[in-house]
Formats: sequence, structure tokens, C-alpha cells
Amino acid sequence: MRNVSMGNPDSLPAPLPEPSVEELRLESVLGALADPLRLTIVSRLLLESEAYDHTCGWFGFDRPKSSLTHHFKALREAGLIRQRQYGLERRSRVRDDDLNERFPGLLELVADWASTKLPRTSSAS
Amino acid sequence: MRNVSMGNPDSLPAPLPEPSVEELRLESVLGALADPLRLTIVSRLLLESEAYDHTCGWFGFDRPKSSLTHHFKALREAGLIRQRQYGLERRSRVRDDDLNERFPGLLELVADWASTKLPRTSSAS
DNA sequence: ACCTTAGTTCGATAAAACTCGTACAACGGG
DNA sequence: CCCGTTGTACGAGTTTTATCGAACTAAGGT
Repeated sequence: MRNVSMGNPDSLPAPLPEPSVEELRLESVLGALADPLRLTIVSRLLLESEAYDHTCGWFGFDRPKSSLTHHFKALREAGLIRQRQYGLERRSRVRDDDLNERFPGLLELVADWASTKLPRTSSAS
Repeated sequence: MRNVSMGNPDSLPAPLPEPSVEELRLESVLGALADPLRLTIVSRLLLESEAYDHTCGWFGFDRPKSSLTHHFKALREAGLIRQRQYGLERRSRVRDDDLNERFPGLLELVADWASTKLPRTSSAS
């Protein structure tokens, strides 16, 4: 953990190809979020915001790796996540700045969705 | 225009089958909005909010009627619009109350999208 | 060099969605 | 009662999307 330092903004690996802020299209963004697995990915990235960048494997999904690659790529190409290559691992984070600029309120929707999904508080029906 | 009065809330025809507020699912809502035509439908309904209820034909889309039926049904079944039968016509409105309750901010996104789509102000590049 | 690890790419299959023509149903007017 | 209007239902063709196995690449350790 010395020559790849993931804390130093200067030595960050370049992001994988992604749409620029101006290229973000609402239809595509919504389409990407329309899938439950991808919605889960984004919301978990949002809620685990302390340790922002996570590998595909971190989520612990019980799916073949090629499926995960597919969904992460879909999210990246729609502009929802940014991915950087750290050695072997490809780490993802939500593009909050860009998304909040173009589509303010969108990410809050995703975060709220996660909380309504986990009815942690008892309060029966 | 007497026995169907579309101004009187008491004599409104019952809405066509639609999901209840609790049944609204974000994935489905986003999926419905991921289509450009449907996004246009909702945003135009939002922006023409004075004369709220419109028939399919009002939009002037150059598509076969069966295609329009398909998309309006998709919107209704996802919970985005409410449709009521007025004699021959089936009129649609956005379910703003329900959507604002469950997904606050979502409809603003759609409305904003419409304004970025129509660069009415000159201001070159 | 070899092996492990993280993830990609390709290809096939299968499921879903879009598009649209045709036929049909319902209301309202002459 | 027939006709025009508004929209549905069904079905087919086409395109997307999802899912996953299998082979591959690239980085890092020993």
C-alpha cells in the first residue's frame, strides 16, 4: 500500500471511460436504476459513504462474476458510478457531485428507497 | 357535457385499475420513466397542469394508437398516471399527490428534464 | 516461473420490452 | 341503425436486456 495510495488524490488511477456531466441523460440514468440489483448497488454505495470505494465483490452478491461485471458496467455507462482500477481491483463510487448537479434530488430518492426496504423498526403493518 | 361533468369531483368516473400508494415501487416507476416517450408524456402532463386531464390523442404523437395504448398502460400500471374514462375518451393525469408522498423530488426531476430539453433561450453554446 | 485473485470478454440462451397491424368494443351523433 | 371516433386486445416480428458458463487478462505474492 505505497505506490498506489488510494488516499492521495494525485495518484488516483484515471477513471474508466464514463459519460461527462453534460452527457448524462435522465432516461439512461433512470433506466440504469430500474433494475433492483443496480438500485441496491447504488443505494448501498450511498449508505456506506464512509468507506466510499468498493469492489464488486464487497457487496457479497450471490451471482456469477460476469453478471456483476455486466451491471457495474451498465451503471458506469449510464453515469451513476465512477470506477477506478486499483491494481487488481476495480473500485466504484457514486458520482454524487455530478448527479446532484444535473439531477438534484435523485440520489436522495435512492437513499430513501433503501430505508423503506429495510423495515428495521418493529411497528407492525 | 352534462351527465359526465368533468369538473364535478363527485361524478368522476372511477379510475382504471392502478397500484395503490403503498404498492408503488421505485424500480417500476423509474423503469416506466426510462422510456423517452413516456418521460415526455409525464413531463408534458406536468407542465400543462392547468388543463390537467388529457386524452392520448392530445399529445399529437405520430405513432399508431396501439403503441400509445401500450405506453399509457405502462405508465398507469407503474403508478405514474391515473386514467379515467369520460365517455369515449380516456383522460390521464399525473398522480402528483401519491408520487410526491412516496418519492418526493421525483416529479421535479421530470419537470426539469423537460426544460433542459427545450433550449428556448438563444444563448449560443 | 507459478499460482491465486479480481475482473473482463465472448457467446449462447432466454426473458422482457418496443412497435405496429388488424380486428374488435363502446359511446355519441345524425 | 349505421357511422365516425377513441381507444383496447391480440398476436407477430424485432430489438434489448438479463443471465451465466467458459476462456482469458492482468497484478501481486512466493
